[in-house]
Amino acid sequence: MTAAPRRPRPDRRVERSKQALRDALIALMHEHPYERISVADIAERANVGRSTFYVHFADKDDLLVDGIDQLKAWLRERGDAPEVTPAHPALAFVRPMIEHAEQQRALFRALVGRGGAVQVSEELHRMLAELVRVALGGKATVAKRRPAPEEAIAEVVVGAFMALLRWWLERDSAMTAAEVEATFTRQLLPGLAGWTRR
Amino acid sequence: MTAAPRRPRPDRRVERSKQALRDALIALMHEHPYERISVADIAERANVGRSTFYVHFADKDDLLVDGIDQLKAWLRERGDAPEVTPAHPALAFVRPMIEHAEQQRALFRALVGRGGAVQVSEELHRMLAELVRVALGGKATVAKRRPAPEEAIAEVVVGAFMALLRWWLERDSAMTAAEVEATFTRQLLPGLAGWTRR
DNA sequence: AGAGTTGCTGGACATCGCGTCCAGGAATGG
DNA sequence: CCATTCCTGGACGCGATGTCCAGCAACTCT
Repeated sequence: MTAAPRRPRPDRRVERSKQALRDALIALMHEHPYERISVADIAERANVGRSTFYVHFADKDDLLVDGIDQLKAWLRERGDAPEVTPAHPALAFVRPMIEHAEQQRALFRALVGRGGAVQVSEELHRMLAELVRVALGGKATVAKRRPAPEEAIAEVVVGAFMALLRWWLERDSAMTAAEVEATFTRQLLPGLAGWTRR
Repeated sequence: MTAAPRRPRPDRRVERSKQALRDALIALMHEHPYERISVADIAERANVGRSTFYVHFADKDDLLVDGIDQLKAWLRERGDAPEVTPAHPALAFVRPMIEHAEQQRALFRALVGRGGAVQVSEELHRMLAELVRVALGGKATVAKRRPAPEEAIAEVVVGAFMALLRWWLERDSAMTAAEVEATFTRQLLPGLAGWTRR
């Protein structure tokens, strides 16, 4: 009953192939570093002709970007449940991200760890930095210049977080998610003290 | 008069070729991302036959590692002059690194920025983390487990630093080196408060 | 259910970068 | 000045990329 313009109803075959390719890439990234995975590998794992790959994606990186979009969607969907009030609005992302990472540990390690594609880490960094920046400074990006602009602070916070996250994911450290969060908060909250929004 | 074992006196041709290749890689990294630079490009820029490249280096990454070693040597050589007493021993590296980065801005941007080789950033990260870890915990790595091991703190500190450094290098921000340092210290020093060595 | 559209296939092809090898010529060190 | 070592450029095989096509299969829509 939607009044939306007619949608041609996507062809099942297309969806199946694309999804198979997405899944194949992720599966392979659990086994080999992104760099070493070839289009042929992906197609084979997906049970799809190599030609078919190029029907749907321009190249390996294109598929990756597509995958990143799915990850972003997934992260947004499990909207950052504000169950527990964060110690500081700029750190609201910490708890949910750590929880997601723990739930999908293997996936996150493959994506954001050593063998992962740099672009994934960069995009995640960008997303989080955006969140922090907004939490710190409000909407007006063009606000007055200060010695320490929100952007710089956001970089510090997110850089620290990503490094700690990677460290935690890559070693089989005995640290629990809660301990990781506590460590991070203990190290960064004090420095954010003066930044009670404005 | 050194009692060192006899050195076969290196052939000039070898040194010239190797150095030309090293320089060529660096020069090219100012223009293109590392990924897109081919061995042929490097050899051509160095005015050297492509075969010659493989006489001296196993592949592109091998040359890169060689370059990293030079960078490390350079950094050590300009020993971190302890002119100014750092706010905290674990932050002793901050001032010198920022100064080096400012002096060799273009180089650092090429090495550690977006188009740079991941390995360079990783190695730098490793080096700095090692410094911080030592400054925090002393020699005994095997010491008693604590909820927040030195390693984790070091990751936080260095991750934050690298992110801020990259951010600073990549935009032509009007921030001065001193301001960058101040921002970083202001954000991280408080969190290190309880960590007065032990 | 049938017609028409669309996607899948696998194989061929050209291109590129890699890493190896060699034999003749050039530079170097003793 | 001679023996050694390096440089060279070219050829080779390999693997990956991205394009193209023609026949077959699957799907959508009516």
